[in-house]
Amino acid sequence: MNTAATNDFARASSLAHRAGHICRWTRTLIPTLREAPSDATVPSHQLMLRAGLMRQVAAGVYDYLPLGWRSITKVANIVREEMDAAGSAEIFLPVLVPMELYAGTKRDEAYGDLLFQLEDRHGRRAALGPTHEETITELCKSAITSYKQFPLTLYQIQTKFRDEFRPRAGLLRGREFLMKDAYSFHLVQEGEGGLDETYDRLHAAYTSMFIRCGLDFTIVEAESGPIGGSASHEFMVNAETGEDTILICEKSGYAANVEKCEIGERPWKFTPHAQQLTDHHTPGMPGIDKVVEHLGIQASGMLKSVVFSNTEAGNRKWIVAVVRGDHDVNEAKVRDAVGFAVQLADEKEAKQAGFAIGYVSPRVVATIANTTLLIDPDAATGLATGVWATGADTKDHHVTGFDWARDLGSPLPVDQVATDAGRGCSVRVVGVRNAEPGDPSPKAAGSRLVARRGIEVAHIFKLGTKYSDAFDFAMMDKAQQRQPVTMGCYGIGVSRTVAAAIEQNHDDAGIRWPMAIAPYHVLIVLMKPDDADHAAHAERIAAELSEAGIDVLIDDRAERPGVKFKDADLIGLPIRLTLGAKSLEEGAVEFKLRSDDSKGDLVPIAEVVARCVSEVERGLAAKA
RNA sequence: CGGGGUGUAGCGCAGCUUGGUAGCGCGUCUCGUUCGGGACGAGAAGGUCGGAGGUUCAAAUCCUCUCACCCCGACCA
Repeated sequence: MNTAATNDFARASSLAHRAGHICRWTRTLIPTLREAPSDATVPSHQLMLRAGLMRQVAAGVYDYLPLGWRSITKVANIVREEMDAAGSAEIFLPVLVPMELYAGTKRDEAYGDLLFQLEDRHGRRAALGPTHEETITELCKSAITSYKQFPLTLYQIQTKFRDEFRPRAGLLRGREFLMKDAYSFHLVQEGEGGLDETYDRLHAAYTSMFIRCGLDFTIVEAESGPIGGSASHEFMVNAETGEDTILICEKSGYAANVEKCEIGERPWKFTPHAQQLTDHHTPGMPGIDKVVEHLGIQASGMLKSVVFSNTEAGNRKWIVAVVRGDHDVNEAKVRDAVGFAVQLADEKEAKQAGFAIGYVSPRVVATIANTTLLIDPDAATGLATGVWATGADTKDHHVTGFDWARDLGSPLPVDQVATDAGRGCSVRVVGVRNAEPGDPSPKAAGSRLVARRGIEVAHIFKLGTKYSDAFDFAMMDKAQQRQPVTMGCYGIGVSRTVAAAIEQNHDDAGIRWPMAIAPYHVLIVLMKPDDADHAAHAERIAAELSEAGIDVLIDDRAERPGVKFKDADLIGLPIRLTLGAKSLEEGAVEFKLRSDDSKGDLVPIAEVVARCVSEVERGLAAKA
């Protein structure tokens, strides 16, 4: 941890500068449910509904009720404090993004249906912002006039809209969600004031934020996706229910998401064999699964050939990536192997060029010009015998008994590359598949990758000049040379972070809030709210706690004890003070931590505030 | 969008096969008795059975269409 972050703990742990909020249960809205609505399947979703944090309005759209909103606000404030401390300034951009802004970046196409689009009364089209690279680049292009204003980092905390194909799991994937997005601007990538410096600072700030939120998380290397750019990290909250799989090397500490994860050295060789090449009629079986079943073989004994093409128009090039049938091709690795952008080939175009899509084999490299064949090492070696099944390059046919050296019809690389310059073809052995658990670690010899599940709560990117190029955003540098502006962007799913925190901190009875993002720190359970003396004690304790900066919820409902205790566990505030006749007669209240399963202990009234203060401070300072 | 599933009172569900008075538990309201881990008794309110059309003397139930929501797949904070 760097020193800046450490100082922030100290600042955050000091409660003296703010008065806590006091709220009475009967004066707010906490509609707890005894049973979870049947729509909810994951713990955080169920608990957020049961504990009265939110209600569903439509798929992926929620009302945030007082408790839920308070927690979201707490996360947002932690984010705000850390961003401010990292030298970033808060702004607020419009939700509405005119479609013209996308003209330069073509992201309306990249996002496709993910964009919520609308039309105003004059027929002008706009989108509800899914993020704001375009808006902010346009803003800064006009508002920043000199490189001397760099580096500059701006952020906002705002509702984002994404028309997800499939919203799910409550706040873990909504269509409308709260996000913090930040953008940094630089003239250079390296050195003082460069992108790298800001990226590292925000990387540290993010680490600090999630530690303060009390989360157990892993930082992984990531692909940058449609937002574009070079370096990229994701912050993953470790949770078995997470949607994302990450791979880690326990020995070196290397961690990456599946799309990005590198694989260590894999030795390979082509093994000749004597089995005959045999054609099989496999009608209507373009997929591996059905062929494997039909032929009675293992997926790992098949070669999967996926056709890509270059993205720029004209001068069409074909790339056929071959992986073992049980592996998945990784587009980014294909791109890196050939050195230019690629996309999955358009089916119609590919068929015109002669590819029997669904039944392609590596042999197309011998028949179709301008084809680069990329063979994954595991697709070269094979499991044991070197015998492969693959497509027959004819619709509805596959072959078995494929032998690389004998049947390819084109020279195979002995070392790495074999070229056939005359036809524009080449054959290379290069890693082009997704990493899997059990693969060798890229960072530590002998160590293997293991899989973990996680929830992506933040993602940071070095964008480079992608957006500044699109918007022609450039600056004169000191040498009076016009330079494109280099950018970074940094996102956090604020509402998702709350859901992830619950996913990670709950038990059968309910939520167990981390101190820093609990809606209230302390719940005072008033056993006899009608008793004026008891109520007065509660009010006095609450007032003192508030003075100490602690947020207090008083359960003043005329409910039976069982109901109150069940609800207390359900809403999961970290500290529970119970004021009942027995303890008060002894001049004490019952002090219990939500994280502690015992009955709690009696604390003299005079000492209870100090006990709470020390407990809250301990909770706020806790490391993940 | 492909596959699977569900829509009946605020929440959880039964009823549908075999058409005929819309039910149960929890919650809510009133009164009483209770009062340290989701009390008990008595009474009450609350439902266009997702919507539209059709079949029928009669539809929650059968048929057609439609909408919404959930789950599994591809993308993402």
